[in-house]
Amino acid sequence: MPSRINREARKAELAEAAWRVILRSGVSAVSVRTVADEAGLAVGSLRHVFPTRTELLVFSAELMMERANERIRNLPQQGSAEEYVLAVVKNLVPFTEQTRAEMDVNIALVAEATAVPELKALRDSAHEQIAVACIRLAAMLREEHSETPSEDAIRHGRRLHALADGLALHLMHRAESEDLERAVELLREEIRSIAAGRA
Amino acid sequence: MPSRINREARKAELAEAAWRVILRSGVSAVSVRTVADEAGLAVGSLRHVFPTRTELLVFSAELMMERANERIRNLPQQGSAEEYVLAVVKNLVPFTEQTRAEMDVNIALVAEATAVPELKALRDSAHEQIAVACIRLAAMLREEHSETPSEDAIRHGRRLHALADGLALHLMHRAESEDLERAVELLREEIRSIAAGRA
DNA sequence: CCCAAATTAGCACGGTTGTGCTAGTTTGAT
DNA sequence: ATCAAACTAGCACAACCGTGCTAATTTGGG
Repeated sequence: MPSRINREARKAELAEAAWRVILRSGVSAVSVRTVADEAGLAVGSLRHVFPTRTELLVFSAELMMERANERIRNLPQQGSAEEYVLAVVKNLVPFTEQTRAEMDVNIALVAEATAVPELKALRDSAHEQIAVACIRLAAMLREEHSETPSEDAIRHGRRLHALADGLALHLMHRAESEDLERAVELLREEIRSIAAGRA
Repeated sequence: MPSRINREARKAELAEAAWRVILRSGVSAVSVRTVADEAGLAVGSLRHVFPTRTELLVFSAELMMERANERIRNLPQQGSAEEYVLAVVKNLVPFTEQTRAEMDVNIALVAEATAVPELKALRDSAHEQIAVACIRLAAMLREEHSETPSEDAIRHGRRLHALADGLALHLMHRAESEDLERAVELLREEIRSIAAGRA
């Protein structure tokens, strides 16, 4: 039984084509036909892998989150805690062309969740993941070594998360180099202030 | 020359129908037909007022921003500066069913901006308006009376803005009463800390 | 070599879309 | 009463959509 193509690679290829379509024309332009075209494949081939538009969208969202997750997990842990936390948070905010595109696609998929309910669970779990990650980072800055973060770490983690998300939104509007610098400075301050309050 | 209908009222009526469609089925479900249907009008009537789908979407977005603007402008200025600022910021975050729906529609329209470029200018100007408002609020807390806000007020205004936007996003995911309390407490703290640093 | 499975290709259906367009219907000022 | 403007209603077109379905083509294990 032949398996000429690598199914996972093919799925990724199609998801990336879907991202490009979203970036160029918005999520409403995502259809089995436009994406197949963008990927240079026949509609039949796409539908052999993603029988419905919904499955295509869901996988596109999953892969995006997975990629971001992996990128952050692969961050070198060397340096001070403050440096590491800043490096992580920088990956949650559109500082590069890469993360900026990611954010753009994310907004589109979140908005589409009203029309495609299957996306809701995904967006919620992604948000939750980031939330607990931020709390873990806050606990790290506080030099807590307990398994469960303190109430204080939770509060600061949530705040850091809100600040990062807010800045992310702002940078989608204007992202001149001075805006980027201001944003990173704000994050640095926040991180410093969390670390400064450690017990 | 008869003017049987109040044109502005009709436009508002249709925009509200569009909001309902967005909330129920997402922005991709907004079409001249679905919205006319939702408003209980014939397609021809809608198109007499909004010849194209784009014009309908743009006006729907404009009216939403205008309404929010007016709601905030009508806030009583009595009480301490801190109370007033909190009241204003509370209107930027989905604390009520009203503002929650507003936020939902807003996200949809922002996402649609990729497909309908006419929406981009709108979203940018709305964002800018809120940005300067936040800076003005920060200056108020600092008891600055100069026309142009200090560098300090700008910094704190931006921070307040980012925090509010981030919290707004979070409350779209989970908004139990405890989440609301936590969010308002965070804002209160931020406002207090801005006021505490005044010259 | 050969066959069955994997893959590609594409037709067809009913439905929806935006928009150009025309034709009625109402209405208030004259 | 009349007439032009404002409004309502709806047809028609070409383009798109998702998806069920069949048929051709490729391919590797036997």
